[in-house]
Amino acid sequence: MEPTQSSLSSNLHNHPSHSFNPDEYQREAMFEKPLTPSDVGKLNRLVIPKLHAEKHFPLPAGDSLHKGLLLSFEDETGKCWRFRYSYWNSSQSYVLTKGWSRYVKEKQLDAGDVILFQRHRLDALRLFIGWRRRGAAADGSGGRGLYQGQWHGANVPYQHDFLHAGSMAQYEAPKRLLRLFGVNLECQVDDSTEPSTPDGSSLWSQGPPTHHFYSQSYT
Amino acid sequence: MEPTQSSLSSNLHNHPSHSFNPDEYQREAMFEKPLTPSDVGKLNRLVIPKLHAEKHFPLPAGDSLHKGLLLSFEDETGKCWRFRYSYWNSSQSYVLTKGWSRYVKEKQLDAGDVILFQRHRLDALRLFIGWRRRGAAADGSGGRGLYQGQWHGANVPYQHDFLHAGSMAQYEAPKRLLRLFGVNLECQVDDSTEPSTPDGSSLWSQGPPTHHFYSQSYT
DNA sequence: TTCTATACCTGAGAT
DNA sequence: GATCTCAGGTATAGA
Repeated sequence: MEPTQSSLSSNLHNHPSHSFNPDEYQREAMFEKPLTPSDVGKLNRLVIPKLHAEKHFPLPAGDSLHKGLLLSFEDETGKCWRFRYSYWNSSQSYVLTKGWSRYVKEKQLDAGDVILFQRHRLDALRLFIGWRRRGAAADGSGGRGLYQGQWHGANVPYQHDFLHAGSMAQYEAPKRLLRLFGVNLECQVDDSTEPSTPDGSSLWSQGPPTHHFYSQSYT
Repeated sequence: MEPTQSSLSSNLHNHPSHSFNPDEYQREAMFEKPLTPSDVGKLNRLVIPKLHAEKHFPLPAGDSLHKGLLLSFEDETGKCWRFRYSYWNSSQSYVLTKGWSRYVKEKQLDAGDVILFQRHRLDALRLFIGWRRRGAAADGSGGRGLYQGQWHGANVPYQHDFLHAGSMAQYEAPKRLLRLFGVNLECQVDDSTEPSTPDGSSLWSQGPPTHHFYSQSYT
């Protein structure tokens, strides 16, 4: 349940990101949200605005709706963050719960800071999470050379794509995935492909083989 | 989940209650409580003193203890108020939670005002809720002619009994109810009886048919 | 025991 | 005005 980090991505951590160009890295923004005090406080949850949630993270019908899903996101260092994603009937809202508080703590996020969610253009099950300080430029074009002026995780070091041989987020078998996050995925998803590092070790899988990043059953 | 009100009971609202005689109307008081600032404040809950709670609203053993119950009470206008009733382990106290704040707001209750709970003598699953302003006479015998000197909901207009064809509070099937609120109920409870208005419409049911007022499963 | 997670709930504001 | 959203809560179990 702890975030994973490979030795390679540890090295990447030392490379600050300066030039933001999502197209260059084959990503597209899904949405961003300025964090509320509640999002970074003791409630340990992030409310995802309904319109964004239903567009980008549609929950399967049935009991998965009650139990929620696990979503995994890569951050600016290559670290994988797994969050429980679910719907709260009582408040009719979509939330990230388990795991979220650890992310807030590590990034030292405060109210007003902005969180960004992206996905890979060609591999829609690869999700990315990034953040910037409140008041920082959103497009990264400012070139002020300030830490606060940039996204973290909205761009990644160039080596990063080598980390992934396949999809890092997928439904569990035996269901056949057709559409996810508003994208048709027939030609992108290959259930037999196992994500791995160049050295042959599995970078992302920590649990049993059936435990994928977009797991339909949450336990 | 909103309080329900029939057109008939709306009419009854225009009849101020002047003469209090619980025997005449086949009711008996269970208990009353002067409201604390917390009872009418932002905590949105009413603490029911333990002795009264365990005598009059005993919680069934098992998971109902954790999930709580729905209790329904008729007020002085015939309106039905549903409250969630449960036990808080943390404070070892019995509370009415969901729905309570709406009642406080509608009656404009303040700290020091007194709340009264009654039940029907012959139909112990019919519960009533009433209130009076702080310092007002409790027995209604003062005859001061003052609004503040009287109970509201401790007596009801004489037409009121026509509203009820059956019990308005009961356990869900398939359980057989034997004892509730300290009263033996074999001869009073009929699971097949659905509360209804004289016009034949269901006055109390808003949800699916299985949704009774004293529902053992809270969802 | 403290912290986290889950699943409730409500009021205020927007639509 | 009624409905919907969601920020900010609570209760409670489990790690």
